[in-house]
Amino acid sequence: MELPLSRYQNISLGQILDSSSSSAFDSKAFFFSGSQLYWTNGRKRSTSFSPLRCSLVKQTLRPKPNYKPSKPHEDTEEKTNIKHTKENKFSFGLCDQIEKLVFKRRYQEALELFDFLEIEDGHGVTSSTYDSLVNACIGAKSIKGVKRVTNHMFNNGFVPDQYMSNRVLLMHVRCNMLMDARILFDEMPQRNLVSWNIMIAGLVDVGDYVEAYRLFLTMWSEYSEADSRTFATMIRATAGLGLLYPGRQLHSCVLKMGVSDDIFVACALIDMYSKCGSIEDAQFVFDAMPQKTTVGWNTIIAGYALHGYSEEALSLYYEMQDANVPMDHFTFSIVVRICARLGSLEHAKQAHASLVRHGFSLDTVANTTLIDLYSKWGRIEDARNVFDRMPCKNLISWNALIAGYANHGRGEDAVELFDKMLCEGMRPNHVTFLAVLSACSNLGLSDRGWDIFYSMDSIHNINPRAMHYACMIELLGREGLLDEALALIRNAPFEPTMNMWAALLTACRIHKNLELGVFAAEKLYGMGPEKLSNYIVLLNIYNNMGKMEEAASVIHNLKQKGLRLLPSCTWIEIKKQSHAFCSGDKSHAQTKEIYQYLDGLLVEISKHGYVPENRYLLPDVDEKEEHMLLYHSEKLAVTFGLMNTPDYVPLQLVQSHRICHDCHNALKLISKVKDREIVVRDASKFHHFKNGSCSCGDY
DNA sequence: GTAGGGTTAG
Repeated sequence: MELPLSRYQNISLGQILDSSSSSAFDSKAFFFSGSQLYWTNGRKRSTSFSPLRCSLVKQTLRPKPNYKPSKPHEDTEEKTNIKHTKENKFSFGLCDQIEKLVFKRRYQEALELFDFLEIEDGHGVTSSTYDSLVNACIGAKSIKGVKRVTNHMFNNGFVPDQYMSNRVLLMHVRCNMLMDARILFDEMPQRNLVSWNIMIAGLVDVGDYVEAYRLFLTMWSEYSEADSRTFATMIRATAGLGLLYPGRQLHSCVLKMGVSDDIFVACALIDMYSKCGSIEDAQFVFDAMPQKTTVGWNTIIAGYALHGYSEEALSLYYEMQDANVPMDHFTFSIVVRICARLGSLEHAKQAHASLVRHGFSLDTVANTTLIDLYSKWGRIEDARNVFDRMPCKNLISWNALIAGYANHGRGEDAVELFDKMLCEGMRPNHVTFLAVLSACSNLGLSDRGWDIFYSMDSIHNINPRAMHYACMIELLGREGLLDEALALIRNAPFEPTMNMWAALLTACRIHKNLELGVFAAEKLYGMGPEKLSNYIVLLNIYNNMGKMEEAASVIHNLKQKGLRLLPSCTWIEIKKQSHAFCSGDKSHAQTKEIYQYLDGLLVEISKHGYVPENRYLLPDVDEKEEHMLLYHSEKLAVTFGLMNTPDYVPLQLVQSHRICHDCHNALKLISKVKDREIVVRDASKFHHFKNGSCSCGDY
């Protein structure tokens, strides 16, 4: 499987840095942080980092109202003296309490107590209390707290040493105040390796990998400083960029510096190699780990899973168990996801049970994966149960269930859940809208769809993307509003995408508008001349219209480019035994019975109005294979994103129902399949079938 | 002398 970022593999870091004009530091976005006044020990400021930016900082620095001291001092000599004596005692007690609360991880309470310290004179506050307050802010992720603590230090003339400077920097980074953190960092009178590491890690955390690299290269070239922590962070940045070549360079540096045995570095390397497309290198690093930790195992298992090697990933998980390595919530999240991909309900149930047994039944990520897993199997009530029992739901959890409902014909529930989500104050994102618009589309709720579509920008401040447009086009198309759908494409604030034209094309096929259909198909054909699906769609349309000359020209073009249809694959699990099927392959021992069953199902769905399209698929297709190809043609459409369907299709005949919009009967079919303990899934991403080699039998 | 690093979900 080609990884999405593998196209960058041959690009050097230099090219990335040169070509990137993006910077996290937009001069307009600067705001007052107090840093220039904060570092007061008189050391010369460094100008080696973006002098231009520093001058911008000076130009644009202006105090923000909420950054001012909360209680200005009344500094008459007499009052100060009296208060100082009284409050020192008071402050000491208070400081002590704050430190104790932070030690007990009661961060919010500690910050509340800090209120009293703010009101009074804080000259007696020591580094130790500030250190605790830093932990409180980080623990509570409180931006307000960061500002209060920083101001308190400044107002009370506290001069931080190197240690406290780094702690303050860390506090800003961990509370997602990257702009402030960067200003603090640039203005620091003195930095050490820890300061650099904190700043670089902060940039990596927010995904600004290029800027992290810039900083790292500056550090490396000017100071020749870096340790295992720096490398672990930079390897993570490389993984984020998907750059194998710089990743290898970092690996070399790690070896030369003798920090390759560091567990953090090893785990980061495994992850980096996995994400950059080299699972062999990941395995090599894993094998070389002197001590294989939980994170190490998690990372290599996730790596195999990422590459589609689900069985290998699962056997590694069993190896991990045999090695008595403790498992954590990461392990179970990864394993549940693997089971979802494997399409094995048996494995999934075991993973779910293990998760509960090991005490991770409350974990948000693992539970969200379970929701996704059960939804994809159509076990939507199980998904709902998991969701309802979750003590802490985040946006992804909501999205998973809404999408689950939408993809299984439970549009009403999806829209209802979307409304509930808004009522509970959860802010939707573009994924939420994709799911809920898809639900509206399935239900034929064009008015509600429009309302939701418009609300994206007007209420939720989210610009609809091409996929949202495609959803709306599908919705309008199903209602037969082809002109409206075409107008939406033409009025889109960006170039229409293939998905948008494909949605229109589907609508044209449903409503037999061949002229608009051919227009859409030709657009598609022009947009992706190397995409096989576009040839097929156009070919089908020409054939349906009786335009034989045009059809012949498409076939000619197809042959010239050497494109051909690879066999489609599906496999099913029946009573814990998996069976794979490819187009035209009849080597299975029960081929005859299977075909009889499929024919029976076809007859059954035909009773509900399904009419197979006339297909003149491709040249050189054996007549005997045509029957098989018929079953796979919808799947092909799904694979190429021509229809809005879930990744894993319970039964491809269900797709036929979706084509004629008979969700009710599609669901009836799904439950019928479930009763027989049959699970069918799309095999197109599975490694056994890479390079078109399909085989039945063992698997 | 303190502080900074790695893996998961839609």
